[in-house]
Amino acid sequence: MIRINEKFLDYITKLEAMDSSKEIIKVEAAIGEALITQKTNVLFVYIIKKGLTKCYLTEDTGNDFIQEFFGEGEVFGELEVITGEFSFCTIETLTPVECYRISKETFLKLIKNDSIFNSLVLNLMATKIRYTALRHSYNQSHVIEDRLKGLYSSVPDLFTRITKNDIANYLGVTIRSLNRAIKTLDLDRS
Amino acid sequence: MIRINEKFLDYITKLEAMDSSKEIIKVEAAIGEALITQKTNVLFVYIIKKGLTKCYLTEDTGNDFIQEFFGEGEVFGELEVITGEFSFCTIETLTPVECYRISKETFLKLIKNDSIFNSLVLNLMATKIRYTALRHSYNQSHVIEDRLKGLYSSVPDLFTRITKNDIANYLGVTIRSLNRAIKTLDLDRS
DNA sequence: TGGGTCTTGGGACAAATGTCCTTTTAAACT
DNA sequence: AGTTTAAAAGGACATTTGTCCCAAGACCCA
Repeated sequence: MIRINEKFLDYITKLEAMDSSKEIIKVEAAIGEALITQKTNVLFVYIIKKGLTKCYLTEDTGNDFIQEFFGEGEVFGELEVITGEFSFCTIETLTPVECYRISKETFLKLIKNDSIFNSLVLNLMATKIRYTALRHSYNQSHVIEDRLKGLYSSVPDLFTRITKNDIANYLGVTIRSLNRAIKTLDLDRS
Repeated sequence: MIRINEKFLDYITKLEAMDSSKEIIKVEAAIGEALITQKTNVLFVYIIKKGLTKCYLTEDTGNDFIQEFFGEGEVFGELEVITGEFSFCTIETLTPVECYRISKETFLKLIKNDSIFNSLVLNLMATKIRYTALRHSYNQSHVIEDRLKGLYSSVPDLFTRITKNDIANYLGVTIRSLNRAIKTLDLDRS
């Protein structure tokens, strides 16, 4: 699924408009750029204003597993900034992306001093845990075909927006298996 | 793995000791009791003082998938209290359990007014996202045998603490497959 | 004591998924 | 226009995992 977070985007947009000291700035990224890299220190929190990214982990086996696709309003980097640990995933753009960027220090300051901001962060983290858990459970107890069906029904323009490779990595399967499922479900005909 | 959270337990213990208005109370639960039930409203946040619980989802297929085992200091109910949504999992005791219980209102008040508490909650949620994501990715890209090996090495007394059925549900496999993996790894001999 | 029933372990087979490889198509570059 | 590279589709076979079923032991209890 493609995660979005309208509320957060609205709030950040408002903050940015009032921010005279340029603590929240707009940045752009071209296709294929990594905004955060696995196993590195994270200095900024990002909020997507426009565009699509993938959030993925590279396993010791060399396989990439896509955690989620992030769309408008989605936030990343916040986990690492909060815990101070290295990033466990890479965030890479799939389209040209515009986003807001906040430094670690500013983010932590906002959490501390802006109770609305704090509440939004708590909510987005709670939401992340929920959907991650649900998806994990779903993946473990359903076959590829069912997983693809679910994904397709929530993102009807799936195949035009995301490459086969990325879809396969999101479902945690090989392209070969994905192709089989597409065939069985007749999704290639539509 | 069995999750624990020493820091949080310490802080709650301190809070409870100073709490004259009994907003944080100690409760006990017998084996097999459900402290939180999937798809129901959540009125309390719990912190485990002593004992072991499983956190699991029941799928539409009837399969249970165990998200995590929670040990001392681990917190649950906080997600639902923060977002106001129904619980997406069930928390059930595997041993007799003692825990601290905080009402939704008190929990939200603490988050708002106690910045140390707030920070601990942010951290524990960030940690939950991290390990959930890592485990999901690991499960998708490794075979049962590897997953069991990893689990076993992090919980050597696995088989005495947790039933076969629960281990299988944690790994997201059938008991038959678990038995095969145990055999192959020679874990039944030790 | 002799059934019930529950747990455990595993055989035999079926279904799901992965691996390897080839062909085709499409896009990109010079 | 021709060459190169990447993406897509799928055949053939191997491996992994699940399903179904049966047998052995443990425990209860009327």
